Amino acid sequence: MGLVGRKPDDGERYRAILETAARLICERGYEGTSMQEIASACRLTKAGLYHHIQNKEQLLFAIMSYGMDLFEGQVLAKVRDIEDPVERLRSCMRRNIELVTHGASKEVIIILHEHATLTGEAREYIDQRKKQYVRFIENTFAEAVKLGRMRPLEPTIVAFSFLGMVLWVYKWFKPDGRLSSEKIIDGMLDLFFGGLVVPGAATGEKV
Amino acid sequence: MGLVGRKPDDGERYRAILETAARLICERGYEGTSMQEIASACRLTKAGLYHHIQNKEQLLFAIMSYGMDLFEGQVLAKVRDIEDPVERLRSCMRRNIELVTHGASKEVIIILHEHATLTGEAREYIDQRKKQYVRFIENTFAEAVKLGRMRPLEPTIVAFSFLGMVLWVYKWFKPDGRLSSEKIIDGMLDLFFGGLVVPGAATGEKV
DNA sequence: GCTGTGTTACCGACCGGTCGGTAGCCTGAC
DNA sequence: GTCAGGCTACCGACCGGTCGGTAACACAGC
Repeated sequence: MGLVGRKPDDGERYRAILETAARLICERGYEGTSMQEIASACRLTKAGLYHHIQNKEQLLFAIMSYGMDLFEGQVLAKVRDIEDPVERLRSCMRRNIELVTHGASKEVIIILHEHATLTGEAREYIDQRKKQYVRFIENTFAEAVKLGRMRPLEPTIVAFSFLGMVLWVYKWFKPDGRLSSEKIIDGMLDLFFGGLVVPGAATGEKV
Repeated sequence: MGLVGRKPDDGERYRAILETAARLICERGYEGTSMQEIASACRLTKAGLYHHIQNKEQLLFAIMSYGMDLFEGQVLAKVRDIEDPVERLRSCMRRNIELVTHGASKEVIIILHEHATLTGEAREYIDQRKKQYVRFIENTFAEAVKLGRMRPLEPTIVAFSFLGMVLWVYKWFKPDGRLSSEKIIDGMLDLFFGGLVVPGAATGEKV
């Protein structure tokens, strides 16, 4: 393993397996994907695959952990230091939608879809990392409220509404569809931060 | 089979099987639930179960169709005739959240979660019924825009944002948690129809 | 009121195939 | 000569699904 033409071993081979497995599991679901299929897709036999991983559930856990790393790197880390809380939330929404639509990260989709598949400690670990993100949104929102920039609504409900809008996208988005990633970002930013109801029009009032 | 103590046969037995199967599939996922488990839960052998159904996928299809009936009966039918479009959307949101939180209908949760499990014609049929609901929301929103009650945003994005907020709830709601169904309904209505950002505060403006 | 016929609901046994996972051997690079 | 990385061969359990058979009951004919 020299300086230049180093082997694709170590972590690289392992990560390639994770990515291949993630692609399959994202397409067919965790229970719907067999180890045989994953091994074949990795150009390995099943026993060969088991040389690199412990078992199926640990493989899913590794994929999800990698997905959380990816997510935190591409969303959380990039927006965490934005000073203005409203702008922080806007940037957060933009990057989050990008991550879900640009099909680069199957791992993140798996985290979203297989929300109740893991068990025991692995489940608790992933759930806790998710919860940190929810807290981050809640806190940023609270900050904006304190500055008088947003109405004092229930923080958790605001956070989950934000996330629902943004993450539900994985269920209906089509890369070649009429609505591009950019249009969705612009539309949702406008809706969430610009409001829906016309300011002047009170309920039932005629125009 | 007298007038009173009639047999629980006919459609009743079949619907009981659907409900039992729905409960299991909702808990463990479609691929994660075996026909043996479903049969046992129905107090049947596997062969006995297959007397009532054709195969596993058709069982899922029947559950989803029943779920769509249930949904259309408890949401669409109840709000369709409300004259005011804004009030129609508000009532729609309320009833939709109720349906997802009041754990009565596992079938609806299955429709939400197993969005890519069915194949072929069955998939197309369910997808079309879903699409009708999206169109209903789009149209109601467009009606509100025409009346000058709402801002003219992209209708599809508004519809999917609405649905995302509301339906994502199935992934995080806990019946015994801090946030009751009522609180979620009130909070989301306030957020979606009341707006998030304080009307007076322009971007970056100090208070 | 008994009997023959048909039907419904269900069972035990079993099908070929696949599941996740493992034991043990080989091979090439350090 | 060790050892990671891979293979062949195989395990027991379980998968979705089907087979022939049967208990229970409805109903018509006589």
